[in-house]
Amino acid sequence: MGRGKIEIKRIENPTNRQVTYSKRRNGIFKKAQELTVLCDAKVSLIMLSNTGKLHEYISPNISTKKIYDQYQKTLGIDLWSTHYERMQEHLRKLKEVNNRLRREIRQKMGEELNDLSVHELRGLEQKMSASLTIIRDRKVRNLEERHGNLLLDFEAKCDLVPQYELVENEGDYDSAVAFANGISNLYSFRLQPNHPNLHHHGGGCGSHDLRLA
Amino acid sequence: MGRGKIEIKRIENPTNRQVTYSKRRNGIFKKAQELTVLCDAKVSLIMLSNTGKLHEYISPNISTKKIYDQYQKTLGIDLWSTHYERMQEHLRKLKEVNNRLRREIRQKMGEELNDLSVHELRGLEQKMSASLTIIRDRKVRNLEERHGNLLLDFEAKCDLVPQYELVENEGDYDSAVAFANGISNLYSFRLQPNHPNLHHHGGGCGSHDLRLA
DNA sequence: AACTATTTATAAGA
DNA sequence: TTCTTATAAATAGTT
Repeated sequence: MGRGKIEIKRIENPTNRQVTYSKRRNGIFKKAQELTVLCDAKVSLIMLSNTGKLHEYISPNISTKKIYDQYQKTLGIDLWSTHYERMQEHLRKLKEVNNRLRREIRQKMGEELNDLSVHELRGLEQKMSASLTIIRDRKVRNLEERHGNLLLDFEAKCDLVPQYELVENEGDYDSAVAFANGISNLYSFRLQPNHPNLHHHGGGCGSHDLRLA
Repeated sequence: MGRGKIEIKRIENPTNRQVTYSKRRNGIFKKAQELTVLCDAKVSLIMLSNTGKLHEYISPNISTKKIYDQYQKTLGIDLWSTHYERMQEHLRKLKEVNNRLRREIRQKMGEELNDLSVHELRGLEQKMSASLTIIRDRKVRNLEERHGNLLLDFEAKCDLVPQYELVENEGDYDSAVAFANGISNLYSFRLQPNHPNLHHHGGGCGSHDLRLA
């Protein structure tokens, strides 16, 4: 349809090609729009020129995504399945791992022990016992350290004006080293400044709660 | 282009509409194919008739997915971002939960205690101690039950021909109730048939390993 | 981008 | 549906 008939093969002249592309593209757009109106159809038309430019026609009242959703549904395929399924699988595995971890924790907390064999119970008990020892040791060490720091603090800042005294019941004052013996739970004493509010009026010795156990 | 000019508006007669749809659809397909060849372009054309039928044209050497990938890239959008990002977020949260659970377990196993305060350590210790008690109780109960069952087994099957005797060291035979005292670790004895291989030749009393602790 | 001769698409009818 | 054909529409080559 033109001054002369043309063969349907690639137009080698780039200018000609570009001009023809432009003319025919508009022709197809018009046809697509007419089809949409005349026949109440939905059309998605995407064109990429060989120069990389993109042109699109999409019928009114529908989106490209909707057309594609319908496309995938009708053809029973999922163009993104590879990517999507990999994510799904990853999610599933993580949930599974999470459930295992939660169960492990519950067992460590003494719940859900019904389906453990005596052998497994024995293993769990031993591990828990060992852990408890470590945790107790650590607690003692932390207390020891904290107590030691506090002593240094007091010695440094209150050297000239000793203001502390022992308070409360029968607890003997003792060096921090004593805590290393792991009998921290037996102690219950506080080391405190003479005046409870001392730190409010500029004293160098803050109030530290040293209660143990 | 036909016997008469037509107005571009919805064709109300369904048959006419269907016929026109079919004719024009082929026309657009032909145009799309010609554009592809003449101008070296890539075309994706999807049409949904109002009766729900789907027809597609896609240029050779390209896929619908590729066209769409290009489409999204060119337009700088991601048609699936909402869905995708929701999955990403879900994954991220699961990983986070996972890490928290792992950390909790490590702490229960006495690792990674560095950043716990004395207060937290004390809480952990108490929980662990309580759990350990529960686990020990459970172990004892299980052993008790197992032992009880075994006794019933023996009593029922070997009533007329008592074949068992105590073996090994100083362990006193005692009723299963003794285990309830929680001193299971002190026991170490076996209750066993007279002949080690008895169960191989049809005896009613199988060999059961009753070692404790 | 416009023009126009010509080809192509298609509306209506069979 | 498909074919036919008169006619509308698209467009190749030109300006």
